[in-house]
Amino acid sequence: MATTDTADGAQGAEEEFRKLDEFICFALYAAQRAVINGYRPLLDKLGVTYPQYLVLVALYENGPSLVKNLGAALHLDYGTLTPLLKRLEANGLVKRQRRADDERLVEVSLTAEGTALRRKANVVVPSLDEAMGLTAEEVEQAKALLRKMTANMAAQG
Amino acid sequence: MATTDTADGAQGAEEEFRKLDEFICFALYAAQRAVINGYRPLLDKLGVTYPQYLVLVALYENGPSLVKNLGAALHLDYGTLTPLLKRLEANGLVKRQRRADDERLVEVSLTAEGTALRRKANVVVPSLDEAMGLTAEEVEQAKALLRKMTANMAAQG
DNA sequence: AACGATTGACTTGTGTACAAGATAATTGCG
DNA sequence: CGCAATTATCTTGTACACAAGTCAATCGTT
Repeated sequence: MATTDTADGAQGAEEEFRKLDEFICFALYAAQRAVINGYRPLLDKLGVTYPQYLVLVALYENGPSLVKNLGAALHLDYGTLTPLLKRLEANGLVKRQRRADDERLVEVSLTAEGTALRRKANVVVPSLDEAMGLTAEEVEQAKALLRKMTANMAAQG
Repeated sequence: MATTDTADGAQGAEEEFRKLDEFICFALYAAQRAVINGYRPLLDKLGVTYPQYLVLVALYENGPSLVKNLGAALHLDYGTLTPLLKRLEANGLVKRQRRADDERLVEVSLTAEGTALRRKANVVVPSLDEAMGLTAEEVEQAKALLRKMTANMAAQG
C-alpha cells in the first residue's frame, strides 16, 4: 500500500539490506514524534511547547535551578536551553536572574503564572501518557528499555 | 545528585505531581536524542544527517519515489522533506524530477553516488542498532511497544 | 469546453537541537 | 599577587519539524 506508482527498487540480487521498518531507531524516531504531536494540541491550550513543558516540570520538581542543572536534567545543552528559557521568560512563565555571589550563574525560577500552570498542566497532560494505549506493565517495560538505550548510547557517545 | 545548589522545590504539601523521570514521554524523548547522537559520528563520515539517512534507506527499499510516498514512509510532511531533499540533491546523492505525465508529481531517485553509499552505510550503521546494548528479544519488545505507541497516538491525533 | 474542488509540492515563520566559537567571572597554582 | 586554566553562559550557523498559506496542475461535474 504505502509506496505505489514507482518501480520497486530492490533489484533482486542480495538481500543483506534492511528495510526501514526493521530499524529500531526508526521506530523510536517515529514514536517520539507521534507522541509529541499528540501532546501538541493540549500544550497549545497551555501556551507552551513540549520542551518548554519539560523545563517547567523540572522546575516544579527541583525548584529554582541553574541553567546548567536544567541541562543535566533534560540532557539539553545551552544552545537549546538559552533561547528556550528566553521564550519562557518572554511569555511570563519564568524569571532568569544572574546570581550575585557568582556572576557566571543564571538561576531560573517560576513566576506566579508559571506556578499556576502546574495545576492546569497536571489535569490536562498526564492523561496522554495513559492515552498511549499501553498497560501499566507495558509502560514500565517501555521505560526500562528506553532508559537502557539512553544509558548505553550515552556511555559510548 | 543531578540538581544541586538550589532550593529543593516541592514544598511539602500534595504529591499529586509527577517527576520528570516518571514520564514515559520523557524517557522516549531522551532515548531518541541519545540514539541520534550516537549515530551522528558515523553518519558524519558518510556526509549525511540522520533524517537524510532514513530517506536514503527508504529509497533503497522502494526505488524511485514520489515526495508524497517518502512522506508516508517516514511520517514527514513536505515542509520537512522538500528542503531536506534539496540538500541531498545539492550533495549529489539524489535527483529530483517532475514527472511528464503529471506535472504536480516530483520523483526522487538515487544518483550513482547515492546508490554507492548503500554499501558503506550498511557496514557502518546497523552496528549501532546492536550497540544499543539490547538483547535480540528486547529489541523485538521495544519495537512492538514503540509501534503500538505510534499507532495509538496517530489514531487520535 | 468550463470551472470549482482536489491534489501535490513549495514557501514562510516559529521553535527546537547541536556543534563550534566567543566571553566574562572565578579558581587554582606558582 | 599574577595569570593560566576552568566554568557557566551566550551566540552563530546549520538542519530538522510542523503549521499555515500559496500555487499550478489535474480531476469531476456539468
